[in-house]
Amino acid sequence: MNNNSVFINKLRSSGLRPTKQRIKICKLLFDRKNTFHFTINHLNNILKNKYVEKISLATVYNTVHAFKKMGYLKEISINSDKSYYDTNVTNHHHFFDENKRELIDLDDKDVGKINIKKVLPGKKINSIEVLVKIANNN
Amino acid sequence: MNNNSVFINKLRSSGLRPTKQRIKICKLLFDRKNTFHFTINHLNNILKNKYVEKISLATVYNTVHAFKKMGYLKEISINSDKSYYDTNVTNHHHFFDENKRELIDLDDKDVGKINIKKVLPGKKINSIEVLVKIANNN
DNA sequence: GATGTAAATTATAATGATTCTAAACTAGAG
DNA sequence: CTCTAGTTTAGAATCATTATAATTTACATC
Ligand SMILES: [Mn+2]
Ligand SMILES: [Mn+2]
Ligand SMILES: [Zn+2]
Ligand SMILES: [Zn+2]
Repeated sequence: MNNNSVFINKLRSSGLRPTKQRIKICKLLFDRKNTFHFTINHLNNILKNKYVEKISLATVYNTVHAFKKMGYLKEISINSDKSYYDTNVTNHHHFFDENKRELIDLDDKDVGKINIKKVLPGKKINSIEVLVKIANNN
Repeated sequence: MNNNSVFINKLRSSGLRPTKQRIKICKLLFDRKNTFHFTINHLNNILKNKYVEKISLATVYNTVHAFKKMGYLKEISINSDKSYYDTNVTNHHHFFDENKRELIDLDDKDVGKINIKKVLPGKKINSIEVLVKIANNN
């Protein structure tokens, strides 16, 4: 159970002022055991339910972008409808449940090492990610 | 070099009327040797340059959706800005060049077999795709 | 603790991709 | 040729996201 000072330090150390909005969002995103995958809309709804004082949607966007820029969040592209964000900022793989429309992390050991044999001159590999789309049986 | 009757048959056989708009788009998309990756905007621009008679943007969307539904096109999700479409409708992997912002097909042999070890009860795997983000060196 | 200033928040407008609507047009069956 | 369902179309609507510009806040300096 993190307390606010952890988040205040985290924000300060990366040049972000610890405002009450950012701290609330930090608590919501990072004060948990498991990876959290969410959309802006999802996050915004949770914030509306959890706190009386509203955080403007623009601030939710701004904050998520700031956290992404600082490497606290990672953006995942599943479809072009909306962006998904991930509190697991490492390079990793996903199941995407097409019925629940939600992401599930895959461990590297669930996928195995991927070795790309093709090389393009002048280009370097930035990331290798596997997306496994799953759906209900039958 | 396909002639129109190939496309007319293709459309007919899947219950789509061969209109002049659909035939033009077929020629543009499928009368080529290599896989074509495109966005709606990209396709629309090519059509505007290639033909004097304009095809309305709504028709371009309608047609691409119809082709996707019929399995002539595949949608690829790279980011949430816009959708990419692919004339290679098989399950396959991609490079995404972050500088040119374009997709490049990877052969299965460039990636190797991917064996997902994790199983979720009640769920089946629909597709497994690898996205390798690349960018200019240095 | 008061003051000044840059950073942040906010409501609202703008943007841009996509989808919807409803009227006009057309393919093709009969 | 006629009729009708399918298609195209311009334009409006929608929705996620970004921009704007005024207000508020954090916090360094006094
Ligand atoms: Mn989609
Ligand atoms: Mn993006
Ligand atoms: Zn994840
Ligand atoms: Zn492809």
